[in-house]
Amino acid sequence: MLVLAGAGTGKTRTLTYRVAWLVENGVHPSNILLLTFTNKASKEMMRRAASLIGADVTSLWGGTFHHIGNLILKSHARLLGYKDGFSILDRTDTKDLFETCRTAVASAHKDSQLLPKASVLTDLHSYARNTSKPAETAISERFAALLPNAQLISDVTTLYEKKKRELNLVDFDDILHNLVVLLRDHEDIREYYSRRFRHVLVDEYQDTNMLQAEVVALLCSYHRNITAVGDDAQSIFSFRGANFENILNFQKQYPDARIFKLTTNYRSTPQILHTANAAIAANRRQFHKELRAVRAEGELPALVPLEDVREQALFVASKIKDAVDDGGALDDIAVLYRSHYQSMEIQMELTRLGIPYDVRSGMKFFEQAHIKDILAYLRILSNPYDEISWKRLLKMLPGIGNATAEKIWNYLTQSPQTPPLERLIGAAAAAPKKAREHLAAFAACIEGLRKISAPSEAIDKALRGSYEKYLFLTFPDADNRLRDLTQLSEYAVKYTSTDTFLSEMAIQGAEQPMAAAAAAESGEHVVLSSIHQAKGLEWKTVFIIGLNDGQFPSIKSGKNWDEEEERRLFYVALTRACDELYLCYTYTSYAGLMRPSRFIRDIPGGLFEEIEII
DNA sequence: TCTTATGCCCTTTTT
DNA sequence: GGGCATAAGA
Repeated sequence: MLVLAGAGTGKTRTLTYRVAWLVENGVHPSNILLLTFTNKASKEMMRRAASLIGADVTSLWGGTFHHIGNLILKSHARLLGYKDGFSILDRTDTKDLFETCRTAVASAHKDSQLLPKASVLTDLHSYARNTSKPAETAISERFAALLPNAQLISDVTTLYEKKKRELNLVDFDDILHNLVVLLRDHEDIREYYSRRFRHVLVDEYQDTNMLQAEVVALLCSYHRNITAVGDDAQSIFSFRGANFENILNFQKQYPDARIFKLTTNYRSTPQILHTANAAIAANRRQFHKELRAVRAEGELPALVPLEDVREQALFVASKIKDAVDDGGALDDIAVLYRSHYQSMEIQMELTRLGIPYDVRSGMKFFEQAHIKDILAYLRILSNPYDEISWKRLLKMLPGIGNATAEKIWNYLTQSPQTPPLERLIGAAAAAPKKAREHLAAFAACIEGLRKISAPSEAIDKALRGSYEKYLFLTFPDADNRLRDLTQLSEYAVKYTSTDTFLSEMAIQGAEQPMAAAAAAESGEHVVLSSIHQAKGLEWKTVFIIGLNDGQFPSIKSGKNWDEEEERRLFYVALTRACDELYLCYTYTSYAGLMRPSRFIRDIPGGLFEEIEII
């Protein structure tokens, strides 16, 4: 069945009730599969469902597509041609590997300045794979100006695919892609899993891409019991290949599906809902649905013009302080924005006022340099052909940069008989004099690490054996980073296998650091979040900042961007608020005078109240 | 001349 | 944090 539901109508709740209903009617929890998009949403839904059926969370099968995919693939790695299993590349690793391939292709071509940057190549390749479109189509849809370089770009991606295979690495897209291949081409395996999952439940169906829709179809091919919920007006992940046509085509794919529409909003005051309805009305490509409010009347949303980002931060922080002084709870407040960097000033101001906050955007815990550095030690031990981690480690040594790291890597992999770890001792030959001593010390440390199998111990040893010194020489805030690493080591204690530890770190990398997560659960705090990450959540009071043309909607020249998707994003932001909503924009920025966002200008006056700040 | 180190700019969204 | 230009080093 398909549940088409607007914002705040209880989509996720519907899924958890469905789980409870199924269990009540005799379906065993382990035969139900819950698929979600984010780790956070998955945790929350599993927790709720488990408490409804009075069972332990572990009795349910659920998680993100990538998490479930990885679990299934791990048992069939050989079938897919990965000899000793595989390591997972996270976002930053993927980009690094692309950078390596880009340099290789660039040095072989004279006109290589035509090659786009690694981040663009990564984006492009991922888009092509997630939409199952040929590279040329992907280029013309996303970066039309690059079409003349299609050949060069394809050289890089070919090399990238080849390297991944050789090095036993998979990226996020491979997890989905390999899962489709596994289930499509191996009838026995498909039958096993699709028989096992008698009911498949999917949250946020509007954000599935081609691969994910196919995974769902394959997983429920035996029983054909699928429950999907979604809202086309909240489709905000097209850059990742999400295609809300999937939800429109649901009926075609599952002709016997029943469709339910939920249009009663239980979350927001009528005032907030009217504003949201008006904001999305300008979109042409949508199922028209006007949400009805059932809550009592509230305040009009406030429109707040401010001089600059500094004043904006002062306003938001002081409003939050007032709310707390009046006995309000910090947990009920969120500040939402289009891009990470917009949160900086707010963070500084909140820190100044001593208001605890939790930032849910930007650099993730596991993407920070020191975490990746220390994990690189573990990674070369678990996969000695992990070129990226080798180079990362080597470049930390004084006197070794890109060029020397490349030379040493070549030396390490020169001999097919001797594995890289064995050859490290003799690698000094490939290094300049200045670096030899450091390289020898590093080799000794790695040699010591090889005897250890527990990830926690390995982290401690790498830290003491060599990384700690580097940490204090490199980072002004080494103390904080060292604390992170100690925590990482403590966290790793519950893993006995480095392999499992690493793959879980890569997939759940988007999750909070353990320390912050613990703090977040214990203490009250304001949430600062990108709108993308705020999806599915709600707060009593919401501030949306940086509502200026150019920032929101964000305009990136040269790319084929979609104003309707930006407007859906605005809609998602507005509908996060239950009681109070503040829309902030500034007159100026470092770039000069700014205009208020066209999204605000599109909303008829009278739906909000303009506040004067003196 | 090839490499490494460093200072200064800017910053879309994510599994 | 990342990319890029430029200074310093070998």
